Amino acid sequence: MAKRPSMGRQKIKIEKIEIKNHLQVTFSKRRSGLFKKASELCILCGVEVAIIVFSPAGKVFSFGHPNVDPIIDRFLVPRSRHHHAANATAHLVEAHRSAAVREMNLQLTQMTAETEIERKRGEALDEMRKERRRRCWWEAPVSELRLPELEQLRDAMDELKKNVAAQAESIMAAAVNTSTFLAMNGTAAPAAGIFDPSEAKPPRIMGSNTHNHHHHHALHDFGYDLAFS
Amino acid sequence: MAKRPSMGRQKIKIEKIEIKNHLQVTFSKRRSGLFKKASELCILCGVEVAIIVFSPAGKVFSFGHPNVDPIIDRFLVPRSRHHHAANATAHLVEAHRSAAVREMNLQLTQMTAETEIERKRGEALDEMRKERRRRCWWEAPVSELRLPELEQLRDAMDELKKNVAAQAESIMAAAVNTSTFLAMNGTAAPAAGIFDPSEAKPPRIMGSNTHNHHHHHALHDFGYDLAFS
DNA sequence: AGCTATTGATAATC
DNA sequence: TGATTATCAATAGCT
Repeated sequence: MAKRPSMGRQKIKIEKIEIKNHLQVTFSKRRSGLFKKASELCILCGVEVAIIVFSPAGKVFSFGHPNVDPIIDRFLVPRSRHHHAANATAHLVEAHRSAAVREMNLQLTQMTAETEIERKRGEALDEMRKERRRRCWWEAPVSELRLPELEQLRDAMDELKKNVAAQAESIMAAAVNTSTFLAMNGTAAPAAGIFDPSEAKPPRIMGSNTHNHHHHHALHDFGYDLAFS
Repeated sequence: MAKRPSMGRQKIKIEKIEIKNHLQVTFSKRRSGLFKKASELCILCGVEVAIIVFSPAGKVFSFGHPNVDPIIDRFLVPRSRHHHAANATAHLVEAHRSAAVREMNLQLTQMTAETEIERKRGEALDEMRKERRRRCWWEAPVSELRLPELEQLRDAMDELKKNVAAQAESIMAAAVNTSTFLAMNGTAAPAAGIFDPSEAKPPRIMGSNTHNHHHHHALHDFGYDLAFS
């Protein structure tokens, strides 16, 4: 039964999903996941939580415990009718407060963006470190290498030797021809490259396919107030 | 020393946690988890999300993307305009608002610190890249190397060869002693024949790029020093 | 606040 | 959309 097992879940970068279809699926799944987490938090810790999500399509999804409705409803019925009722003083106060809030928001927004950029750089750093460890095992002390790696290293060095020799020869030839190898720019050099360290793969160890089934407990459907698309 | 593996995560029932201390910890952990999930959802799907959490202690935690307030504000403003001060909900909303502002200040502060940290990591990244370029020139194709680099490479290979030879010898010795060598790799070439330890050169320190080439241009040296077999 | 053993969430796939 | 599976990610219980 050579069944082709799916790749299973793969690690993804946290960045905007561009494939529309994929995005829709992910949005749906993760939204449920988020609401479920929220509901668990509510129950476990006895807290009140409200979540509002604006989908890219403009739909609104909300979650609330014990109930969002009183609040969300107000929210969803914005200035359709009563907004002229505000008196002048309250409006002024409100405006003033809003101004301060907006300013803070601006700062927050800028800083969020900045942090995001920096975070990505940080991730790149980590990734590079990891990648480096993966690729460059042969940089480790030779005494830590095992036989397969040593064989690989031996072959690599063999290859390297040939390349270096060829290169030396080439330089010599150029030097002889021009009487000054300093003018040499490698144009006549053999194209043979050094061995590519990225081909150096440490033994791949696959995890066992142990897997245990688990069943889901009762649904936590209270408090859900979902728009539908 | 027998390590005591912890019980690890255990399945829990989703029901009110009664142990106060435990509850506090769980609340804290799951709240961050929830916010993280929300943040990922925002980024992945490009949606806007706002979350408000009222802790049992009456504290308010909030999350928002791009930031809480445009959403929360819209959420809160309509109420306060209508002078429903006597209304319990309005009172709650008002509390939310001031809490939201405080929370924003908190976020701003935290984010400032965070940004600083991330920026430093970014600098480390740049530094590493620079350092990498400096150290890892030898990853480039041999044909692109210049003479000083080739000399450095020659010395490095020399050192490497010595190390590998020693290592091979060590492994061979161990294999002979334990008679398990054949189980390792039946097709392996006899390592000792290739890396004969007797060919080991006097110690040279790898990476000492203070190597001056002005007085030693002997290109043909490559051929000698890199001869392995 | 850290650390693991587990459970839980979910990306890829059908 | 819903089900399945292989992985990845979150976190419960301890220290």
